[in-house]
Amino acid sequence: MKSDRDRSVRLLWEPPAEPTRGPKAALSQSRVVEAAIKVADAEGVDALTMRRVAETLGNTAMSLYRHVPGKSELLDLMVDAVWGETEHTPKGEWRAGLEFYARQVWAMYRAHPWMLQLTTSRRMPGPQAMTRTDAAYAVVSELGLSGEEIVAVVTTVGHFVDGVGRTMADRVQAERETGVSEEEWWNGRDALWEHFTPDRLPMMTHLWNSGSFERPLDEFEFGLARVLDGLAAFIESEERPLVRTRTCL
Amino acid sequence: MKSDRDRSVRLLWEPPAEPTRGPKAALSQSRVVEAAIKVADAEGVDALTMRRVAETLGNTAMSLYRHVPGKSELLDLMVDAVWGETEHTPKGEWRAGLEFYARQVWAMYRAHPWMLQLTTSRRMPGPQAMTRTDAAYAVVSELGLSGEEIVAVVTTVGHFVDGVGRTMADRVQAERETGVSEEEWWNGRDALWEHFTPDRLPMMTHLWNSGSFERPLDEFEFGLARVLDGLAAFIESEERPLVRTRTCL
DNA sequence: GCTTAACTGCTTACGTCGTACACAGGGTGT
DNA sequence: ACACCCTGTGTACGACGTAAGCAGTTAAGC
Repeated sequence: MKSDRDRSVRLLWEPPAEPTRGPKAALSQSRVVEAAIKVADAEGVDALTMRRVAETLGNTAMSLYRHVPGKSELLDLMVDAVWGETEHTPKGEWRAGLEFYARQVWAMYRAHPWMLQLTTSRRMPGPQAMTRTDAAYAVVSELGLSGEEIVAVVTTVGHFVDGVGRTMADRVQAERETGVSEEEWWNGRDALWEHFTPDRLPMMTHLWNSGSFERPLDEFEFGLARVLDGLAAFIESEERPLVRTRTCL
Repeated sequence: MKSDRDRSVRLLWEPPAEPTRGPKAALSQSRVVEAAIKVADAEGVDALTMRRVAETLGNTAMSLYRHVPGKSELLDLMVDAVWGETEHTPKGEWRAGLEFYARQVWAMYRAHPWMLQLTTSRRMPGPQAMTRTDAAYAVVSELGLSGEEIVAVVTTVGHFVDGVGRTMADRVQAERETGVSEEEWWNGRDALWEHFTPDRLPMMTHLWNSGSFERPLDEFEFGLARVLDGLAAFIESEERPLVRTRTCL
């Protein structure tokens, strides 16, 4: 149990050492992870099987187990590898910084919608995700917030982006699964329409009829602006619920 | 394909009609859904198999298929049934209303952490979720916002709560999977600690050493207050990016 | 009443998944 | 040369979702 957990930590934080003896490996941990990411991107999370990943590499399923302990660990490695593609938040003004961070994460989720669909076996981010978070903490570290507040501020942004991302991922998945695009689906709403009666769903039917669902505001842009406004109010307020303390390095 | 989608809609929106002939069913759709929810609550999303659900009902796996088309549809029904447990947002002042809505959803996710872990086959909420959303829309409908803005405001709150919920669900899952509680895990951090070096993770190590991670602010409470503050700024601002129009019924 | 059609739940079976295990061949150390 | 460790493969097992077909049970139509 505990050794399992430790092994999992080592897997993420310590690069695999190359062996001196034995035949040169055609595969490698990073090649496996890379291939798995490609499969998930192209065919969705349901198609992400050990056999499928191995197939794209021209190997058998079991060959993967020489480079990766198991599927759930492979998922952990995939997630952290994708985090590695994002840029660190540069130092600077806090709002611009948090916005940069949010956009990076959002872009990551859009490029790899499966990120939020798979439940990783981790309790803690890997090194790539960690350094990104660290940089985000840094950008709000000079504001006189307490350590707890720094964490809370960044976490709030993270939660919002996770929420939007999750919704988007589900949409992408439904689209792939059914082969019906978002628009096509809403057009073939015959079976559904009769249930949208003003007495059961007054606001829904009203908003529907007024076309508010057809040209919605950008969920990410709108929400992010509001979240940052709310954080600004907190940061700039004279008397915060908790003590101000200098926590920057 | 399309008939599949229509069948899925009917499944959620039209209550199953009781047949006149044949033996009285010991099972029923709602009993199956109920049992499945209990299994997911008690044993987690991984234990949610057709055989396990049937077992708790004293039946065989295949008997479930008389009452539910398949597993993914069962998941849809479970999700909507849980939404049915929450209370509708009462009419009233917008901020209190949105806060009530957020707390309801948050309580729902805490009671059923699996809700955000399973990818449902829907592209659209079921009737229970719909009526809850409708009530939430209603509470911001008298503020002179446009229809698009009403949707965006409520969606923003929803995304935030989804984000926090998702994080919590992953924690619960990791706890169950490993049998190690959050505290126990952080205490046995030996294998991890050596990687927290000030040069790689300056803020992390600082926050860690200052104990900011040990007594974090409540992620939900803190974030919700900020999000609502941000929405308040938007709602109360004189000149919003988009037109004000009366959209209430 | 009897027949018939509808409906229930069960048994069996198939294909797919993750992966344990044993193995054959290649390459480095001694 | 040997021993050792490494590589990828083949086979196999148990668990999953679920298709198909089979009794047994009940109400509707004659």
